[in-house]
Amino acid sequence: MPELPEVETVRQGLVPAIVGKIIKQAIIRRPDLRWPFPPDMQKRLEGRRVEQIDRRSKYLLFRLDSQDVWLVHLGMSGRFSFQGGTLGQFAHATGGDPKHDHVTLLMDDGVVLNFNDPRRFGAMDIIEAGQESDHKLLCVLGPEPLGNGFNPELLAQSLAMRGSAIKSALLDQKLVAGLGNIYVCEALHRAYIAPNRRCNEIRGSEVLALYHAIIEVLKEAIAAGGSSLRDYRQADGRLGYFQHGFQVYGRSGQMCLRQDCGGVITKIIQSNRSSFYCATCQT
DNA sequence: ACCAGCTCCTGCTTGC
DNA sequence: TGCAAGCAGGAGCTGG
Repeated sequence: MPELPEVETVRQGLVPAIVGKIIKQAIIRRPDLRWPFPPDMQKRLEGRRVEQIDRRSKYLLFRLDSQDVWLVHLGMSGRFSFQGGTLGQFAHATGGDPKHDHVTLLMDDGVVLNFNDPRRFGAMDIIEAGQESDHKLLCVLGPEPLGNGFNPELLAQSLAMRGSAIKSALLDQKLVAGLGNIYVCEALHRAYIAPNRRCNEIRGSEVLALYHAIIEVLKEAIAAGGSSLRDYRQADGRLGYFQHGFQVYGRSGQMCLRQDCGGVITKIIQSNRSSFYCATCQT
């Protein structure tokens, strides 16, 4: 479900509720999500203080006592919520779906952190601190789009080597990490680039526009608390509202919102995923 | 090596 | 109303 802005919003919501606290008990109700949990996950969570929560692409990294890192991916439908402690006003946050509450952490101050994931495309692992960059899921990731490693020259270089459609390329986490279907569609619209354009046929000026579009759309979405489609919520239960800012995603048949464009948003299927774009202003 | 398509799982929406 | 098909925001794997 969630893309970079949603994961970042969840991270920001978890920090005040969880960081600095000790995991008193870890309740793990099934052996796996997408993959089996490490057999010692419970042991390596319990008794640990959460020193920091970082994000890499769509992964959350809970740093535990400088020893281990609890790696969590929300997949399509994964969701964190918490209640109790000093943040009792968010008592509605657990969502009332105990059937898919797969992992629950009881913190030493009474806060209950719950991980719910109906589709079970989520993932969890425990990594020894310092070994993150060698982890099989993290080592393949491209640059962080809002970090220093992402720049127009690198993007141009990566695109020049590819013959695939730009839409598919931007979904490839090796090229740039953290984009998903929604924000790729939105970024391409902002950059006036059609999703079926071949990467190596995109001109330098367009690559620059795309670079800025990616950064802008992600920053705006984070500022809006992510996009709430279906059941996505922030960790404290609030809804994000960037979905109201979509220019193309989910708008097939409707008018392009770009001033003086007059086009209609169309939906095509690329690599089995929906792409939304305006064939009038995106070329 | 690259790339499009398939796949995992469940729940919600759509159409007959 | 009931039921089946279709669809979903991720991403590793397979086979062309």
